Amino acid sequence: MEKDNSSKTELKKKKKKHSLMDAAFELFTEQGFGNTSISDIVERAKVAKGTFYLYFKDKYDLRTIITVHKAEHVFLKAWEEAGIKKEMEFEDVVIALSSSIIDILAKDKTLTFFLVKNLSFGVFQRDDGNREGLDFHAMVHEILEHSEKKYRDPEILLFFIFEFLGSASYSSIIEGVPVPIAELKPKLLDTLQGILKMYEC
Amino acid sequence: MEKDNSSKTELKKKKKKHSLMDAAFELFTEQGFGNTSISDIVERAKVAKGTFYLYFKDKYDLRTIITVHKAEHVFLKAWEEAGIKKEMEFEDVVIALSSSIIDILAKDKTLTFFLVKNLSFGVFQRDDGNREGLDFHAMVHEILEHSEKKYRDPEILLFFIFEFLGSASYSSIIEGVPVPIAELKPKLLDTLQGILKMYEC
Amino acid sequence: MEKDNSSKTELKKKKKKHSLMDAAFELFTEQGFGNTSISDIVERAKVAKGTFYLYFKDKYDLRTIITVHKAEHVFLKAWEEAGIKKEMEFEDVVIALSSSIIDILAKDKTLTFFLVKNLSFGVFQRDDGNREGLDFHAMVHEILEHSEKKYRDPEILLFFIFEFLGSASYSSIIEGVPVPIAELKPKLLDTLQGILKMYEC
Amino acid sequence: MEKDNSSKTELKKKKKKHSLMDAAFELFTEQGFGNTSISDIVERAKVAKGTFYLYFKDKYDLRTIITVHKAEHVFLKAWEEAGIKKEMEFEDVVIALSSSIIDILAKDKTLTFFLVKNLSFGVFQRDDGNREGLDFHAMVHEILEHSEKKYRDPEILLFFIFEFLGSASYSSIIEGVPVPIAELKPKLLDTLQGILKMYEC
DNA sequence: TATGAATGAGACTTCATTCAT
DNA sequence: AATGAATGAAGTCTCATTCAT
Repeated sequence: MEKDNSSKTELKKKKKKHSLMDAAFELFTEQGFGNTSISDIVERAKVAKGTFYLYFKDKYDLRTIITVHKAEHVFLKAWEEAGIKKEMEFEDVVIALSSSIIDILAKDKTLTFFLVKNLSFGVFQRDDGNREGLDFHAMVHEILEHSEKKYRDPEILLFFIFEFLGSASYSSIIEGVPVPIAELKPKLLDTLQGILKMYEC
Repeated sequence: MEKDNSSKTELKKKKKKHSLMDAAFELFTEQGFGNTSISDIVERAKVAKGTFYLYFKDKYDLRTIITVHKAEHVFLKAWEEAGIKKEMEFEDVVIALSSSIIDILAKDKTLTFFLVKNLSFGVFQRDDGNREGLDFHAMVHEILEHSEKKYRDPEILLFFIFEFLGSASYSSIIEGVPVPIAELKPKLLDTLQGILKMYEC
Repeated sequence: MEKDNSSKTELKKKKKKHSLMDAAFELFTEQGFGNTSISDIVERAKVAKGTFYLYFKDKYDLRTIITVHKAEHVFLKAWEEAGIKKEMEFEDVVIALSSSIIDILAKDKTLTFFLVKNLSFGVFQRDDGNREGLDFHAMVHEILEHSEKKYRDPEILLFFIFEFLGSASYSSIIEGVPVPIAELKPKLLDTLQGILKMYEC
Repeated sequence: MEKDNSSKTELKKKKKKHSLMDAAFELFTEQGFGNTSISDIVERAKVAKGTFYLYFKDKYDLRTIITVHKAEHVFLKAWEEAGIKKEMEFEDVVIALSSSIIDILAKDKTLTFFLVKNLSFGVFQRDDGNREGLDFHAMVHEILEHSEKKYRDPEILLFFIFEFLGSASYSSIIEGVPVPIAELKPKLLDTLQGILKMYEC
């Protein structure tokens, strides 16, 4: 009857849930979401089939939970690695953050693939209301307000930047098209910077 | 006894095949590929189940065939509507073609959705070897060679342009994010032009 | 495309459907409806599991179809065996029909059990609108109109008679309570006759 | 250390058992026995799943216990409300008791439904050996012996009366067929009286 | 006594594919 | 070429029951 979030039982529950999430993440990226069955997932996670339904409503629910989890992780890590501070200029923040995101994704093809396939490109700039504790959009806007240089159509500018970043990074990281990411990265950041300049007031 | 590719029988065959393709396209866009069964398709196409296997290996085969078919149609129509000629400057070709593509897609949300979901963004610039009769890539390169102005990294430039075009158009047309396509289009073309200028030698 | 109700295929279909109905009837009476699974049914009918769904929506649908089928059979046989004719007096019809119904049910415990369990006592006098081709209620009323003797509250009289008949026969046939049906039958018919007399105008 | 059957612990135990019985009764009548799971029951009873097995063997055991409990309650209440005394005539007892039973059931459709569905009509006159503390049959026979008027086949007479009563009341109370119980009741009691008269020696 | 996480058998159902007609 | 009945593997999900706490 008592809720006891730090007991041994509670820890075991967390472990089971994470086993399932990890197994599912692997399988979704290995075989695709559509080709992965719940049987596959529980088998790899080494839990009983019924246990799945203790933690997730169905396969779709599990996917959403994994996706949000992974995406938040990328954002937070990139923000941190980029050493972003409130006082920085907007342009510098965008470039530094983009650079960090590229680095993080480049190191993890699997993650890149998973995020793009499951978030329909939009995760970087859209807020779906389901997220807790992380409002990337708000963070970026705050920087924008503190920035000395001002920009035309800041919403659209941000949209362009992150569509561009996401879509080009994906092709390069996953398929090496048109060139590998190491080679594309400087050009990509240059082009982003060029776009930013275009929108300066 | 004689092979007559235009006989009544041949026409009837084509009709069945097209019924299946049309029914599948509708269902894929209505319910998603994963939720559409072959039963659904043959039912809507008013054809027996066995007939499906006379024309397609499986659902995946059907999807590929439809996708290529639709994509070619968009390219050709855009090329034509843009009134592109070999003598034109590369920049003008890119802008005119982009504009036409946006117009065509904006008029057909369903088609936009289908193409982006099934081509993984890359259809505009990648050649998958399966296509017959249409080499978009070659056509663009020919223009580039005839152009007076020259460009750095033309492969990457083209890649950036079409990734940007595809990904931004999709969000705007389908989800109206960040603004509807009518409003986004001029800014998008301006930004493309800005990118082109950045890459001029 | 052509509907051909008498072909070999059509005959095979009827056979399959009846295999399923027969197997289900046996299992429902042997183990109860709730304890019989579709796997059990198809196994006994020696058809594939998927075949079940070609003919019935689910287990409940199958039960309804069997029940109606069996009930109609009992009515028609009783009517026939009782040698009922339009000119007969209502009282004689009721007694003769009741007698035949008791005989038919007494010979087939399994059927009696099935009908009572699945029709919630009411099948004999209620018309559920789903039946085709057999309107027992109308047939009885026609007799009533042709009869010389008239009765008070004929609806209620009929209701009492068939509730009484169904419920008492069931207990006696299935459980031998309070005495076996052979012994109960004359008393039951006498009592019915007494009730009829009570309602004569 | 001492066994104290009326201690606080004992009361708490009884409370849990009754919570389970009440929850189950509600659910069985709301959704049917077959569609009610043990999870449903313990959830509504606000008791842990394992606790169920402390008090009942399984769902079937629980049903039997509830049914007997409810049926006994109806008999005792009817007996009491009818103001039955040993010296009364059998006919008067039967009619008074029937009237009370109808009244009690008519006020509680849910209970009527539950009893009929779970006792297969026979509860009023049959002794299943599981019952403790209440021998309805014996009570009625005692009256019969003290009665001045004597009856042929008293077992069968009682059987007829209670089958008739149970089955007709059920239809009328639950389904309003052929007329609502308020309207049916006097005719039903009249008919019962007629049957009693038929069996007088 | 009481809990509720975990189990895994098994229920229901769908569906791609085959094949006799 | 066309049909559609039949198949049965495989999927999703439920649920009674157990057992460590």
